[in-house]
Amino acid sequence: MSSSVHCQLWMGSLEPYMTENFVIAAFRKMGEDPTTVRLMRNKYTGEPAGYCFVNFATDEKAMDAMHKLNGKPIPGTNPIVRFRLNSASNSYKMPGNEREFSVWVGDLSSDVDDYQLYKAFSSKYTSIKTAKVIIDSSGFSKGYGFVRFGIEDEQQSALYEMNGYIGLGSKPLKICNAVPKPKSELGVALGTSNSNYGYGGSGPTATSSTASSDYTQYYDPSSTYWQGYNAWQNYYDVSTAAADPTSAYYQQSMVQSHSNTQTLAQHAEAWSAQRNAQYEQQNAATASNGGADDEDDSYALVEHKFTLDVDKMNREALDSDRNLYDALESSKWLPLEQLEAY
DNA sequence: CGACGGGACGC
DNA sequence: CGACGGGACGC
Repeated sequence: MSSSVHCQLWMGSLEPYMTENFVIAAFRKMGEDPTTVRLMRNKYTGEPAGYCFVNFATDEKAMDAMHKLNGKPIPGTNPIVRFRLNSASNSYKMPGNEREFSVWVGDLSSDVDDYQLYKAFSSKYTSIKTAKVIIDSSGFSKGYGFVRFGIEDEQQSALYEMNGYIGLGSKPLKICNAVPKPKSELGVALGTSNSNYGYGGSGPTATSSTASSDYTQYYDPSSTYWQGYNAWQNYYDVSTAAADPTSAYYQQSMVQSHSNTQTLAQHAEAWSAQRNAQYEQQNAATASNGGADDEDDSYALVEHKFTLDVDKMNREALDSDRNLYDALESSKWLPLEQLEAY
């Protein structure tokens, strides 16, 4: 039933200089123990095709290596190249007619990686197959990920059991039914029999004519999910906004960027070092100013300075940061009205 | 400024 | 806030 090939990982993002031995050595340096590596090459020219298959003694070792290394820098690469691993599939090109039971996990703090996500779920559910945190081209988490289950009942249970879960990263988790990644635009748009996954459980049976990027049915504000999430969100705001400057900054950046771009806000985390340094400066300024005897004044100062910081960051990004270009390139799915802000 | 182009359902 | 990181099978 499952199409994943036992004991084998697919590895992409290979540079031409990366040989079989280089790949094996890289895994060993990271404490993993692959048996063999097959580097794929162009059939006619013999040039490396940019990916390989990595074999392990057991499926468990393969999955362990995948979750531990995915997204991490490959030893010996300069500039840094990151492990890009997936469970190998012998039916990657076959019609997507396998039901899969996944949850979308949001509100992941930036320190959460695949392995942490995997462990958090596999410690509570027996059928966890894979967990993946989505990262951008610089390796920064986008704050959400996917967890795949082998048993539908467990996936369904996790929808409410893990929603609001505290203990992975620093924020309560947000759980949602995952929409399988479309195999192609046409297949999704037409809702073919092969792509009818019957997103089990909530709402009307999923036979609707969803466009490729229309997820609105899963964001129904009347759903129990949103009610639960709003409760968590309120709790989180009250308990952390004043105490955690990082959180306050982040929420400010979201507000400031509403007329700019969501992707830029996502990339705000890329400047965490800069942000922390500026917060320390702000603290010093506050202290030399006679101290924060009034909490409201202190907080207003934070907001003001952070607002300036965001504008400055935006300008710097437009001038020099290639990440922004990447972000724009990858944000073509955004609705028109958001892109028009550019 | 905006720029590409690989690969495109299932009846 | 948000929906899958570029890449998928030789000998």
